[in-house]
This record gives sequence, C-alpha cells and structure tokens, in this order.
Amino acid sequence: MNLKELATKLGLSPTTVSRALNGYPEVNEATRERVVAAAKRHNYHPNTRAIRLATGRAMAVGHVIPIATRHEIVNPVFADFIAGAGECYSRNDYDMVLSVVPDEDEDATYRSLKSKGNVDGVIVHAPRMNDPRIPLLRDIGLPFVVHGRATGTAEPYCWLDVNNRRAFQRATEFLLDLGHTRIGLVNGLEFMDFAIRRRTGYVDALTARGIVPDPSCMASGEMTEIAGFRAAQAMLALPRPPTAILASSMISGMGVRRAIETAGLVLGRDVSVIIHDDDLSYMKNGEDVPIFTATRSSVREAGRLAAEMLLDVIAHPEAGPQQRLLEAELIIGQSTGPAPRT
Amino acid sequence: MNLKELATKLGLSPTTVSRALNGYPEVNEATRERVVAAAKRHNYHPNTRAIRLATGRAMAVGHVIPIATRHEIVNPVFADFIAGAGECYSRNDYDMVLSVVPDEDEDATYRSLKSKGNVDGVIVHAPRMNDPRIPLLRDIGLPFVVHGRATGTAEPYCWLDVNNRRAFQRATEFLLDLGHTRIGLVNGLEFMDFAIRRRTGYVDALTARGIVPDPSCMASGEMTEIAGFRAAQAMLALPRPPTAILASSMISGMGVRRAIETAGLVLGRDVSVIIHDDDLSYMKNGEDVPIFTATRSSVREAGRLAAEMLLDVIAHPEAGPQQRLLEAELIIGQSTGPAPRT
DNA sequence: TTGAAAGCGTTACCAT
DNA sequence: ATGGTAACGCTTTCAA
Repeated sequence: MNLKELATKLGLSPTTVSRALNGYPEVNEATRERVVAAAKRHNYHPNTRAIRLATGRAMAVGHVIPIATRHEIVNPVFADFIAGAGECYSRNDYDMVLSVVPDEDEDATYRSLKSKGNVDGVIVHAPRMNDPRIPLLRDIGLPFVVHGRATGTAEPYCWLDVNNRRAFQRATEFLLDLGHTRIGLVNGLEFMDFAIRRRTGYVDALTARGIVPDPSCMASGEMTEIAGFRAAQAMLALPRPPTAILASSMISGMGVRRAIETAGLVLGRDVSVIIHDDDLSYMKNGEDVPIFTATRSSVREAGRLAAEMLLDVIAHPEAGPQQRLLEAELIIGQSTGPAPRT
Repeated sequence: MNLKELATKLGLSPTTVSRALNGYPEVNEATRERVVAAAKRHNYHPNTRAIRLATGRAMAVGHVIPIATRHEIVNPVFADFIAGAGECYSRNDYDMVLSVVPDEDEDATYRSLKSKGNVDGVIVHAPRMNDPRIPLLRDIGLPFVVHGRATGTAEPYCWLDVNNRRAFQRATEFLLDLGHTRIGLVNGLEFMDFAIRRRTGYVDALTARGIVPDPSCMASGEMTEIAGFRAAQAMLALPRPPTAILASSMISGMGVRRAIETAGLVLGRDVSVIIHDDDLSYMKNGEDVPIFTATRSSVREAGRLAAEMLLDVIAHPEAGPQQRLLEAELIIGQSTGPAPRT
C-alpha cells in the first residue's frame, strides 16, 4: 500500500493525504481523521527510501568505528553510549548506521558517507589531541558532535564530554583522604584526549597535597587486561609499591585486580583500587559489593545527550557549536578499602 | 555533481553513463574509460538515496538489539560479532543499521523495518527456545539469518552457530583429564538456546565418565559479574566445593574469579577455571598469560560469515535455508591449573 | 481546504 | 552501443 493507492481509496489527492499524515495545519480536521483512520486500517507506512529522496535528508546518522580501536568497540562503555544514542534516534525516526572500518579508511568513510548522502551527520568517537577528523568533517561539511574533546583544535566545534579531569581529581582526593600517599595511575593511551585529562586530574590532586607525582607510579597503555596487568605488576614490584591504584577502565581494571592477586596481595586490604568507567550496575546497581568500586560516568545518558545534540545541529546548522560538560557520578563502595597499612 | 550533470559534461545520456559506471557489458570500452575518468575527476558519487528508491532495495541490513538484553550489547562477544559483520557490509556497500529498542517493541521494530523498507534483511541475535521472532520474520517476509539456533522451531530457517555443546563437552573433558571430578558450571540463562546446549555438553561429558551431575554445582543466570560472583561463591561454600569451574562468559567469568579471590583461594592452584567466549587476544593473543584460560569462539569470524549468508539470502531468496555449524576453537593455557589438590 | 504537477537522482525498459 | 523516457514513492511549490 503506497500513498497513491491510499489516496485513491479515499477519493483524495496524494497531496492531501501526505499533508494529513504529516500534521500540516491547512488540512480539514475531519479529513485528517478520515485519512489517519484509513492509513491505520490499511496498515500504510510511508516508504523511507522515497521520503529520503524527496526531502534530500538521509534520516540517519553515522557512527564510524575504526577497527584499530578494537578495544574501543569492545569497551562496555562504548556499548552503553551506543545504546543511549540509539534510544534518541528511535524516538526521532532516525536510523543509526554503524561503520566498522580499517582505520586507514576512516577519512574515506566520512567522505563517502557525505557524498553518497547516507547520513545527515556523525558522532565522532574517541578523540585525540589535534584530531584530524574535526577539520576534515568541517571541510566536507558533514555535521558532527564529538564525544569527548580534542585538545589543540583551533576552531570551536560541538562536543559533549564527561569531566574526566575532575573525576580523577576527586577519586585521587578520596584516596588521599584515606591516608594513601603512594597512589598508582593505570591510564589509557595518552594521545587520547580523555587520558590526558585524567592524568591531569590525578596530578593536580597529588600536587595540591604537596605530593610530587612519581613517574614510576604512572602507566599509560591500551585499555586491555594484559596492559593493566603489566602496569600494576610493575608498580607492585617497586621498592615502595603503591598502596592504592586508580584504573582507567573496566577492562584494564581487571588486569590490575589480577596483578594484585598474583602478587599475593589482597584487594581492599593491601591495595585499594578505584576503577573509572566501570559501572556498579553490572554488579547490580545499589548493592555495595564488598570488593568493587567505581566512578560511574553515566555513559548511556551521555549517548542520549550527544544524539540529541547532533539532531539539533542537523536541524539548525546555523546555530553556533554546542558544548556540554557532564560531571561524572562518583560512587565509592566499602571495597575501596581502608587506610593503607604501614 | 549528479548523474545528469556528469552526462551533460560528457555529451552522453545519463543511461550510458550509468551503464558505464555499473559495469554493464553493452557499453563501448573506450566510452567506459572516458566515463570512469570523468567520474573520478569530478568526484562523482552516485546518490545512495536515489539508488535505493530506483532499485527498490534498501542496501542496508538491520541488527535489532532489545534493551532488556543489555548485557548482550555490553558483552564483548557481541561487539566482535558486529565488527565481523560490519567488515562484510562495507565490502558490499551495505549499511548496517543498529536498532536499540525496548524489548516489548521488538516486534513492532521488525514490522516497521520491513514496511518502511529501511532494510533488506536482519540478523537475529540471542535466540531462545521457540523464539517467536522466527515465525514473525517469516510471516512478514523479511529475510533473516539467526546467530545461534532456536530449539523448537518447526520450519527450517537460516542460521549460523558455534558448536556450544561440543565446546563445553571438550572443556569438561579437559578438566576431567586433569583429574577433576567436582566441576562447577556457571551458565547463562537457560531459556537462551546457547545456554541449554552448553549445559548439555557439560552434562554429557560428566555422564560419559560415570559422574552424576550435581545440581548444586550447576548455576544459571544473567551473564553479569555479580551473577557469576554469587554462583561461584555458593558453590565454593559447599561442603564439597568444586575444584574446577566452567564459566559461560567473560563477564560472569570475572565474577567467578572474584569469588575465588574472596574465598581466599588461588586460581590455578586451588580452583581451575575455563571461561568460554573469552578471548586470549584481549590478553595479547599467543602469549600464555599464566592466570587465564579461554575457549575462543572466533565470534568475529562468525559475524562475517553470518553477514555473508544474509547478503546471499537477500540476493537469492529462492534458495533453501542455509545452515552452518562452526567448531569453537579451544585454547587452553597453563592457567587452567593442575590436577586438584586432594 | 484541496489538487495538479514538478521535482528528487537514479535504474531499467524499449527503441534506435 | 547509445538514447529517450517512464518508473520508484514521496514532498513541495503553485493554482484554484
């Protein structure tokens, strides 16, 4: 059943039927009701492909995932973000198209998405310092919102970010308050913008208490279990090992936990741990499981907001760049452990 | 730059240009070269929306993720599958559209995807026994491939599955060979088809050695850390606790590891563990990290194959249902641990 | 308040 | 081997 057939059945023109269904004000209410009823009765659904051609809009947004960032798509946080964004798209009749591409093809993917008209805009994931994608997208005129920020970018652009600096500052302060003075940082790759900010927060908190950050207690690497494991293992083998560790992701946090185990130490007794981007809801939100602590960043909410921003930008390209900073929700369980044993 | 403009520039008709670009045989080779060169020179890219309307094909495939299966999208295995499928789509100029929907809307989503013509087919994730989605998709005539199987479904349908039964049978046999006789199973929800098969494999292996499966050593629950933690904790508190545990997913496996820790036991010494759907590549593939063991199911490859099957089904709907069973790759590290201490 | 008709940018059929 | 033209199923002027 298409528009023409439905119109014929109703003895109306396609124009009127289209207007009635799309809520145009100039159509008689009685007519509208008749049309809506008939549409429902005949199970009429407008063909998306025709709408897209006629309106010149794709009614779709893209999420490009470079394959090299494999730990990114594998990161549960990424999934939460996608789920949040997806909610927004469904509500607005937009499709979410996911492109998984080798990273050397990422540029080409954006260009093609734009020139073939597959999407109206994109969300940029995992920004780095001076991220080349931002000028590229501006150049080719594809609307975008960045999840995170790209330090070094000259022109203003749309972004939505969690306050990573503040989150790590607070987590560090929390550990300092417990009496820890040797605190390790197991960070992500520090060409990633979020990782730089996290380190800054950590360093700031230490410095504010007169503690000089010790490079041997600061690691940066991929957010994989093995990287977390090795980083923590190295720290624990130091002459003066840390009594607490701050881990940057759920996955590398597993490695940290594992390293503590392997060293014959007990988490929450010998070593306290805070894992960022981990999510108590995986452990049943609200229950304070005695060995687990997290900074929950409400990434799903971030996904929803980023999607809303993007649809907004697409609808009103003339408005200036929107920018939002979310405060991470810090959740501390008893698991963080007590003061360090001396 | 669109087809008409390009044609005008070349002094040809749009028809010929289209044919030249799409590799039709009836066009003069010299002409084709001229056209291809001009297309490249003018950076011409055919408009996908127009192609879609003209051909009546969506050039897109849907993946519907019910929100209730949140641990599904969060499951790293799901991400790997998606990545594999995405590779195939890119190669074939198909879009992958991801719909994240409340599970009570799942039916409506499939219907809408079909009637609005957004996709040419879908991949069905996480099938259950007598899964209602399969008759539904058949009814509405939307081509599909199931990742997994749905026991109880009468009519034949397309599926691709990992041999879960065999994988768990082999893993159990491996532990039995090491001398374990008390082996725990921390399984997924057993209305999920894969979980039923995994239990069957486990039970079969035990039975074949004359061991009667002990219900108190068999748990079934969500594949979350807390569920795995509780299940393992309960088993370890038994008068005769298991000396080895088989876990059904990376995430619940974390909970199992945690429970072992909490009980003051040492993994690989007091309790051996095999985690299915875990992937040594997260720990750097090829290195035998001493505390980690996995059955690797090559899910990415499965995603690729499933996508290929679907495109095949879309192109040749008349061909009968294809069905493929993949053998899971079993990887055992030294981490599995030695024979049980008596 | 309604309708006719011209797009939107391709493909595909029928001529030539 | 090439071209004219009618689809594809909508939206959107412009007229009435």
